[in-house]
Amino acid sequence: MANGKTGERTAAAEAMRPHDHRDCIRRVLDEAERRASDDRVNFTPVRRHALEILLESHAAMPAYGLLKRLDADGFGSQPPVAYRALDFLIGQGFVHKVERLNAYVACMYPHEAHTPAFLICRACRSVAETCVAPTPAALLREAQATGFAIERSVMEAEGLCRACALAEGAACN
Amino acid sequence: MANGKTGERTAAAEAMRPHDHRDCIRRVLDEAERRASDDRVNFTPVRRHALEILLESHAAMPAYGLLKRLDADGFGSQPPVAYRALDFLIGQGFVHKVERLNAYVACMYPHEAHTPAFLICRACRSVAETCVAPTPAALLREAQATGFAIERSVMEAEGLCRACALAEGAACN
DNA sequence: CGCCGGAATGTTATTGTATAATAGTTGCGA
DNA sequence: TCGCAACTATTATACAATAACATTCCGGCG
Repeated sequence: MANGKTGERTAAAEAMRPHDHRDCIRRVLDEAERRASDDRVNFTPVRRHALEILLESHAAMPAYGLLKRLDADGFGSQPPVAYRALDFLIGQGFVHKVERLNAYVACMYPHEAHTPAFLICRACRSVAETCVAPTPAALLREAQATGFAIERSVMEAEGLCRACALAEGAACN
Repeated sequence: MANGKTGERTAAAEAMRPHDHRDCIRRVLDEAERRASDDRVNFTPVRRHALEILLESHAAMPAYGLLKRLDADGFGSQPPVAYRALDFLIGQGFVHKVERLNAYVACMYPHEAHTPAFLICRACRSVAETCVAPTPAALLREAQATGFAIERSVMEAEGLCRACALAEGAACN
């Protein structure tokens, strides 16, 4: 792209603006492939294809959308097909669920353990993922005070990405 | 402790351990009542009763559970009854949705604007809410870098509350 | 009084999300 | 060849959420 290469461009910025998305796909897919063989888990055709589909864009895809695609591409047509693939991919950390949308996105940082945080555009449903420190301090403090053992955490922020904010502003004028 | 009265007891601790829950109910309900009349919004019977039901415990209640209760207590029996009440209560900030569970909890801090954060016990489904700074710094930085306008955010941590951790440990021995 | 408009409810129907339960398939080592 | 394990297929169902429309209640106003 574009890009600019300043060195301090953030990940969210990457996701939200034009970039060579084939790089994203290749990079993540390679990583997944490698990790899967390392961990001796089966990266089967359905699972792989599900990940490919999710990688096609940074927008979040609902389960039944994924299912429709899998069906069209010759895999099963019943819900469990999609959900099993998703379970696997989530378990491996290749995919996150965006709770707010009941939808799924490919993880852009499959290599590092992290607490995913999302910037969710309510207009175009694009989702920018950003890595966040294992667990935010405030939360950790509360948890420790109660003896609550955090196993997994997420952050989700909803709003308007820049493109949509501009578009909306235009529409309202 | 129990308790210990150190003065630094946190809110999450409050929710996760025994306490006089009638105080919670009264306190929140009073606040809601007052705020509603201040803001000149209609705190109608269904809405009020829905809040009362949610206040009965710190556990998260699914929409259809609430609906069943409303029905049993003589209000409507169709989904929109529950969802309308929830929309109102959420809009007023009296209730939060716990995305992870597709369930709803009464807000324990109806007086202050805040980003809710939840400690969700996967065993007993109890939910401890803790107030968190408007928006966590890391996220805010990302957002600003992209021109993303955050309108609303949540944090959810899943794990085991102390009681359930003990119980589970016991069961496994 | 009688009409109007808005807010809140009631009702029916539909779509989307997710899982339970069960059975069939494939590959592989003993 | 048997049996195990992992994966896949299918049916059915429960739960979550919203669309669309009818109805009621109430306050303001000519």
